[in-house]
Amino acid sequence: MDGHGDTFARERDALPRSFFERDAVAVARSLLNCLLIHDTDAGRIMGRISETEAYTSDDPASHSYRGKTERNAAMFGPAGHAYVYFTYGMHFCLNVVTGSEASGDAVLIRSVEPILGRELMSRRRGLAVEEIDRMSADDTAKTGVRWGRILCGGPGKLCQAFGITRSENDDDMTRDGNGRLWIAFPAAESVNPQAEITASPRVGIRQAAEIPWRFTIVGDPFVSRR
DNA sequence: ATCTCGATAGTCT
DNA sequence: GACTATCGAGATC
Repeated sequence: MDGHGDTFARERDALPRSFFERDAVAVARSLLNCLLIHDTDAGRIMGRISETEAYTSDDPASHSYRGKTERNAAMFGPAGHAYVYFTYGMHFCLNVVTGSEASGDAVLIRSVEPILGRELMSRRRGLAVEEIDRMSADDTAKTGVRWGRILCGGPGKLCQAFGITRSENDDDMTRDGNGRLWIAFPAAESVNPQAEITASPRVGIRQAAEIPWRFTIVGDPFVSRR
């Protein structure tokens, strides 16, 4: 799809730590269209980041608001590390730590557009591969979007599709790390430089519900909700 | 399209 | 003991 291949190499293409050593809102905005990649034993899984949210330690909605605990320790570590948490008794959610060390800031990755590894994703999501094949054979754009959202349209769904669990918590996702979970800049030709970014209230929170720190690209259908 | 609700377990008061 | 940065099913309009 649109100019992406599977030729990205972590040692060459992973985002440098400096990308994440900025304020959470700036990182949340610039992560849009970047590629989230998980190199698993079964193969590469890749998606285009389409929805993010910023959380900071002076923000009542943030896990880091009340200081460092065992659960949120990764948020107070180096930028570019993963903060994976478990919630509602069944879902994992992936954040990338941002800002200076110990700032307690991070960006939640809420949705991606599936780019590579759709079969792996569907298997992990417990969906029938034949169903995927049937739907993609009948290739209306709508169908692709619908399936994309079923696979990866939400923070819990994308972690399940990507096989991200507690074991990825605190992994270094930057070029300096050697883990299998990382983020790359998109191929230039696959990005519309004119595209506008929308800020809206974050999903599923009660504290600070009015702060517009959820970011999406105008017209991008691969979001968890409208 | 929009809603309400139940599942399910870790985290913090 | 209450709450949760969610999801999917089922009801209702």
